[in-house]
Amino acid sequence: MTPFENGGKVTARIVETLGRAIVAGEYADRPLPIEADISEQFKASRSVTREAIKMLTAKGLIASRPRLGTSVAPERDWNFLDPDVLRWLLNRGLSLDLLAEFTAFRSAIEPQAASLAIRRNDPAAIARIGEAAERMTKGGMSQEDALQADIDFHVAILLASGNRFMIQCRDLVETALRFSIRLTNRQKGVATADSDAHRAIANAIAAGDAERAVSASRDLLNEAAALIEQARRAG
Amino acid sequence: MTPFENGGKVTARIVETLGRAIVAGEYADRPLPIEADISEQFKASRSVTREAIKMLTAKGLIASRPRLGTSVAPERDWNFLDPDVLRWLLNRGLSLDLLAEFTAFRSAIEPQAASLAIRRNDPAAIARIGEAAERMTKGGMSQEDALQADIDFHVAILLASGNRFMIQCRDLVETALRFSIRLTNRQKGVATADSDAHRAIANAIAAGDAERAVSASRDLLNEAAALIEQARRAG
DNA sequence: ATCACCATTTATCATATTAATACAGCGGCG
DNA sequence: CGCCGCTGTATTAATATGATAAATGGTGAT
Repeated sequence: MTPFENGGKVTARIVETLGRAIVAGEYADRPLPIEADISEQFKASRSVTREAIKMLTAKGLIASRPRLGTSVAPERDWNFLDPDVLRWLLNRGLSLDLLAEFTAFRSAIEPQAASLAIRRNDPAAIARIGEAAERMTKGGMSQEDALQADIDFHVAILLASGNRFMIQCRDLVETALRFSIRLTNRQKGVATADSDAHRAIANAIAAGDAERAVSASRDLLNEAAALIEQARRAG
Repeated sequence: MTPFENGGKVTARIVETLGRAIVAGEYADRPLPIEADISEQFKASRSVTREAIKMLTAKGLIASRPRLGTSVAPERDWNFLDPDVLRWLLNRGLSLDLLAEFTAFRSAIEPQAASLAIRRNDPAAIARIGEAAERMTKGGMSQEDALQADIDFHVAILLASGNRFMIQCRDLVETALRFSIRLTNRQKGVATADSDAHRAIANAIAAGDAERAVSASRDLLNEAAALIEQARRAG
């Protein structure tokens, strides 16, 4: 697959399982089992257990102290923008609250990224934005392909910004969008209006019109926020 | 100190040293030493070495494969927003480029956070913004205290937003600002104009005037960006 | 060119020792 | 009696050590 994978198979499994459980709040009010018990539970040696624990520590999820055992860190210490943590957060059952916060965050990032992309003016990167928008409108696409094109579009904007911190939000956007779009698409009927909005953003960026790009981007996100709010009220 | 600390002393030291070296590009074109050599270098057992390596792996900095050794991951996989990675990035000698990117990122986040803070309207949180602004103007402050008040001000805005992703950027802002403010303060003479700008933001938020808060916040950041750009041109 | 084997390095396991520290128990003292 | 400080002990993570397994690039035989 990717040229760079994670740690070993066993370690990865422990990290994944414990990470999900921690984020799900399973150990919110009590310490994790002691290393020996975790090792037994996963039929692994204490070494791998400890290595897994260290990985979770590095993600800010837990902290260990002799005699006290290992317990979950306060939520403000969690590395929310770590791709793994993010995925676990979403897999614990996506709350509309969290999705709303995602969208508010994107509302901050994306228009600014579009603006930066114009200032940076990397033709190849800007072209990729247009291509993705193109792909969204093209007929004969599966639901899945359309979703991917939509994601690619938003990621392309971040990449074109050339700002490393925005680019870092790529995983956030990718993961969150996959959920978000499914929700919003379920509400709105056809997505033609949506793809028009995307194209408007792409055009504004290509034309170098920062003001128009920002406002078009903002419109799109406001609509998404409104749909989420609507779903929230509907319960 | 803090109720939750990091891993053990030895492990932490290895993580710190290797992390800095990796971020500094020391292993950009060759693999890291093999586990045995790292262990020897740090006079530690292979266990702790491996645990340290796993922590760095969790931060996206490196990847290990049997027979190939351990090498630095492509930069786009690094968890830029991880507090440790961030600190290492800054400690490798602050480049103005990076600082400019920081500021552009903050330009996206902060005005939106201010806007969200108004919508959320948490009186206690908003009061803390005002207090920090107050502290900035009060006379008889050491340089260091004033800097801390400045940082507290910006962090308070993020906290007041109630958005967990913005709050997550707290470490980013805190770390980056500490560098950024030192630079900008060195350029401008006295900071009275600056503290007025801060107070304007606090007042707008307290008054619930989102539009004014956003534009005031934007003004402040634009000024910071201009100063950085100026420093950049000066070489 | 293909395939079996080898060497290297991480991955895992197993066990022992050390260090940190919460907690209980003891003794002193008001 | 009740409170305070000391001390010992048990618990648990931290570190050390050394061995075996698995993965895989390279090498040489066919």
